[in-house]
Amino acid sequence: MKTRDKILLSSLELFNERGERNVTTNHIAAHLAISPGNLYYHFRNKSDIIYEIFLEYEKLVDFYLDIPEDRAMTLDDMTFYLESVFDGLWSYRFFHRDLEYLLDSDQRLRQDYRDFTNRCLASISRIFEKLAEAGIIEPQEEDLRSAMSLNVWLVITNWMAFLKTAHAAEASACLTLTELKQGIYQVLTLEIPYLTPAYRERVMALREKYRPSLHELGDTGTGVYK
Amino acid sequence: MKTRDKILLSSLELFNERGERNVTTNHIAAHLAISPGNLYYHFRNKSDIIYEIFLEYEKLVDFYLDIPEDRAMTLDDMTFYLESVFDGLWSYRFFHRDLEYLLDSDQRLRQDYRDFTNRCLASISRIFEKLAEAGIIEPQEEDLRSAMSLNVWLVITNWMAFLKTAHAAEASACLTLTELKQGIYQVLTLEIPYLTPAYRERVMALREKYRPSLHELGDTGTGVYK
DNA sequence: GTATTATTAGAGTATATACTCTAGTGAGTC
DNA sequence: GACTCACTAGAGTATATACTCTAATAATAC
Repeated sequence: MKTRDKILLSSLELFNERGERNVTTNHIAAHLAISPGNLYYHFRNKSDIIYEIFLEYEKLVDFYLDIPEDRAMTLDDMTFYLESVFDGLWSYRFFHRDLEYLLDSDQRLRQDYRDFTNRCLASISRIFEKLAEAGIIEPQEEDLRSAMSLNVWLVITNWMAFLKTAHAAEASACLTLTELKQGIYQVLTLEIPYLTPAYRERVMALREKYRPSLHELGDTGTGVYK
Repeated sequence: MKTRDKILLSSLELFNERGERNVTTNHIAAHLAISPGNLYYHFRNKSDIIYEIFLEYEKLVDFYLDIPEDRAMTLDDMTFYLESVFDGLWSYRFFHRDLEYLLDSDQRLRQDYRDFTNRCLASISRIFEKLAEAGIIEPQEEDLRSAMSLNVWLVITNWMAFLKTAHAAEASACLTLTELKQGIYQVLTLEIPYLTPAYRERVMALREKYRPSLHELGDTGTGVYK
């Protein structure tokens, strides 16, 4: 594997593990047992590394959220979208954590991320539209669909942060993909009122599969309050 | 005004303006035209300053979210809660921005914030309960109410971050309280399906008041996608 | 082989950051 | 007038951080 790719891989790994703020270029170089000079031969600066990682992330999500327009949408499709998006979120989880700072330090990234967000929102909205066409949810006005899509986006992109802050111990390490996917339970909660009678039970059963267990969330109190 | 209080005030101001990560203790001291030594006479370290600011924030929100149990809830109450919570969010907006890092660097804060979150979630859930008692929304099972409360929390606490990242320019400064309160539009979107026929129109009219105008959101594309 | 280019090591640098230390000052107390 | 004590200034420090520079080595092209 090329040094350049190794740098990207290690950076992502360290960023995810410790947070971008806590990982310096020297850490990355040390982790790979290469010199800082070597790292700076391949990348102009830390921002460049982050930007390239973002491009990978963007590509992955764009790939996942590609909506086939030649056929109707199924419940399996919806499950796939949800699972995939949370997979992506997990693989690049450092990104949303320090998002604001990252965008402030790189204008390219700011612009690209803005476009990325809008594409994602459009995809979510389109998914709702196709779910309605398939008779899974009731059709909605465009206004409402837009606002709902935005809420879905907010829940998805911030579920991870919620989990991290709700955990009592520092325990950043002990967060699992399984817990993350309980975010799907929250997303499906948003859909409940719009489900058609024909699909209601099936979707509710699907949702149940992602319900957070008290045991897993431990002493965070989630599900216990009032 | 006492130096100690001036430090807290200036810190909050600078943190909100530039982000905690970009504000050093030396900046704070310089901004107040006092010496770093003076600052460190009043606070053991930067974390201590942040912790005290959090305590203020906590107090404020707890005050806002105190639910009167001796009478029914009105639509005005709900409006007040929403307005107040977003006011609080605005005044201490630096906090949610760097939350994860802050919690990682201060165990006291982590524990307190966890409790704070659970209190807020309980309050939101209780508000839903009382809205149902007042005939404003349909009553819901506790499970659903909990999940909905969590979604409301996710939308509220992350609306600010969304706005900041959706804006094209760096423009961190040009974010306004008015824009922030468009988050209320998003929160009310969550309630729509549960509104009773008696209140539906009134709540929808209220929601309309917070609708983001295309002009204000400018070129973010929000509301335009698909 | 020789020339060129890509890659790497590793010491080094300018700056920043959180924080410390010493030496006070000024207002009140007895 | 001596003493205390809350408060303040300002120089200083240890460490970290992002990044640079020079020189050397490996790979490739001709």
